[in-house]
Amino acid sequence: MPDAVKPKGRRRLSAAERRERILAAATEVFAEHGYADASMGEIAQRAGVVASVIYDHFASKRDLHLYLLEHHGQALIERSIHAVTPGSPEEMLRESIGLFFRLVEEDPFAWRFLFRDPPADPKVAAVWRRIHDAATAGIAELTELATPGIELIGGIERSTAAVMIARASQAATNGLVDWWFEHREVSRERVTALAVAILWDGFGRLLEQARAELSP
Amino acid sequence: MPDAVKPKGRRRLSAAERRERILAAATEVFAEHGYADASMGEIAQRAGVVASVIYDHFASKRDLHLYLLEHHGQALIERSIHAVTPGSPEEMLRESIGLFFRLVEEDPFAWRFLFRDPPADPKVAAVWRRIHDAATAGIAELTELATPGIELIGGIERSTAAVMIARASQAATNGLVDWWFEHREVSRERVTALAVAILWDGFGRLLEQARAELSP
DNA sequence: TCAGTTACCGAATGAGCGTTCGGTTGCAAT
DNA sequence: ATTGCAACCGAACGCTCATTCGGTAACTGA
Repeated sequence: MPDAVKPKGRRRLSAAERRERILAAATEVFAEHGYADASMGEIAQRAGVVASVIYDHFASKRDLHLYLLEHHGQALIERSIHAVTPGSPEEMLRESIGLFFRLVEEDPFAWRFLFRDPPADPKVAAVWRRIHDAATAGIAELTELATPGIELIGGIERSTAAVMIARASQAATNGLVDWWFEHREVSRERVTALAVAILWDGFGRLLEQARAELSP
Repeated sequence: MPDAVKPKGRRRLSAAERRERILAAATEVFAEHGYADASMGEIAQRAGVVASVIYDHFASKRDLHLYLLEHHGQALIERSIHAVTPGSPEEMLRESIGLFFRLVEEDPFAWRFLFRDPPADPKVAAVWRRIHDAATAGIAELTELATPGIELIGGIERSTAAVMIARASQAATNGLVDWWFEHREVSRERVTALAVAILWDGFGRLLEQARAELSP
């Protein structure tokens, strides 16, 4: 026994702080590998402990994931949808997209965690769906708020069209975020601006404007 | 031994036909559960056979998935991007979206299979990325084809903007497909039309048109 | 009818992982 | 210093699942 190997740099943490580290680590690992491929071992490792310690704080992998879904889901909805101040449709769109990109830049793992494919586990999938439906409903509400008195949008009944538009904008924005994370050399402002341009102006006006800038 | 239990309705299939059934079953199961949660047992069951039979046709789960990625990926790119006939930007957008929705309706499992999160396995992920990059590049090419002589789109260099627009359209369309599969009571034509409207006109014009239809 | 091929099966193997449990030791209060 | 609490560890269990392998019987051609 060549000397006790105690000089482990690791000291003990309070339960609360360890819990926070586990949550942060779990967000990362779930975000990177998805629910099924995320292992408690890797989560524990990134949190600086052994796997069994996680069970001092959460009942199961599922419970851990469920907590994070609620936590990050609420935060996202509050801060990028409910936080939008009523105004003209264009202003609301711009503000909401702006808030969203800021959030995503601040906590990329939370974003990736939330917008992965729904986990196979039925209970987790149910909560996942509830969160996503709430987000879609929030955006749809903004859309309806921006279209007073109107009954048909693109030939489709207003509330239905609002949900479809919400889904499409959400997806388009997430697609751009995805691209952005592979091209961080582009500033958030530029990506945000293009996202708003695509959604508000569409390709039609985008092309018109681009052509207009050709002839001095 | 109470009589031989031979009256199994199942007869033997040729290797080729069994292989096809395995491919179809695998597409379904991968589409529904994702790579990690898909089990060879369930694939085999849906193909009418036990798991070990799959290994008479494919070397591994990974190989099976890789084959399907190439197969469905190629088909999708050929039939919804390369098949677009050159024309005005709006015409090309309309045709491409139309082709895509038709494909998706024809083989929903192939669509879901392709557009799931990238599997964790590095080799599978690499092929996944290659396929998706090819699709994005194809759409970006169409976009560039539609913007001759233009150097800046929305303040961003043309080729970069083309890729971003490609990603955004892809994502938005897939988001709508997702919604459509939960609301099949809406006809393909209507969803397609709204998809084109959102992408081409943007919310701005969509609102203008909706408002215009209010006052007779 | 007989023999060879091969589609198909079932049991066994081994690895990975979530989860449990009993013990150990850092830490704080006395 | 001493004691009690609880943060932490490590071994072990059980389960799922991909993959292997040897055998069985359905089909085919002679």
